[in-house]
Amino acid sequence: MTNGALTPAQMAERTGVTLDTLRYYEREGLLDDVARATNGHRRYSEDDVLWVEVLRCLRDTGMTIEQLRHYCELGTQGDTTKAERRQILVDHRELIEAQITERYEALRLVDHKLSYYEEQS
Amino acid sequence: MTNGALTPAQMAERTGVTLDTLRYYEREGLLDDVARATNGHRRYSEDDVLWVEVLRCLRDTGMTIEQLRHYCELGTQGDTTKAERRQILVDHRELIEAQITERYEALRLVDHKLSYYEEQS
DNA sequence: GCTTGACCTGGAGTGCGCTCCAGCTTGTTG
DNA sequence: CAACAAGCTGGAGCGCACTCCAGGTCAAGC
Repeated sequence: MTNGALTPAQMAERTGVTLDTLRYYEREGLLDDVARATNGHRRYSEDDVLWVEVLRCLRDTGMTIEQLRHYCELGTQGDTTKAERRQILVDHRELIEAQITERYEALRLVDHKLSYYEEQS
Repeated sequence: MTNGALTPAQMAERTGVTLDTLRYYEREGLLDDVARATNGHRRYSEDDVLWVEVLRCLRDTGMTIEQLRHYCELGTQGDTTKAERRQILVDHRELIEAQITERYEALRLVDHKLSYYEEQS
């Protein structure tokens, strides 16, 4: 804990992701080169925190682990993959927009059903 | 097919839900009293179409099968359950709004990352 | 020096929401 | 009447994203 490095427990606390899930993400290649203390325990950096927050954001909006792994792999392959990584984000952006639209429609439907409950209470 | 009743295949086509999923919903108590032809085959009504669309809308916005089953059960128990059914919708409405907020934040994050890709292309 | 607690690894297990399958009946078609 | 399509049932299987577990290491505290 010399600098800003976090223990696994602190990392879980900071990101809201469980220890098991952090290890799972690492196994799946979503979280590369996590530093280790001399005893072999993980030490997460502030960059790791930011990256896990990105992962969670993309996951929570429907990107699969498989897609995230692909995106991470591209990242390790240097600048030649930039166009593809950018395209992944552009595509995912469209997905999120579609989800927003879908949810506004859902609100309308729920409100419609609610109006039925209100009218006779 | 005397009136507006739909065969299973037509129902699947209309709602975009597969035959297996329609039967699954029925088994789970999400779709009660589906009519039958004399040969035992299901015949879906226009009301069934509307109801499946409601189910899909709630499912797609994160309501679980378990919660949907509970909501359906309440519906079969008459007017005394109205307040609870209404509350379920109110709660789910809040969930949808939270999802919309979450997705706007995701858009901001994706746009931020995209700006990084744009700036040097 | 023993216990405790945090963490390690590899691998198995879980819950959800479907999805598929075997074996059957029924109605239509050439 | 044979062959085929559509649907039936009960139950098994699947993919995903975790989640849990056994058995071990290591450092610190009493």
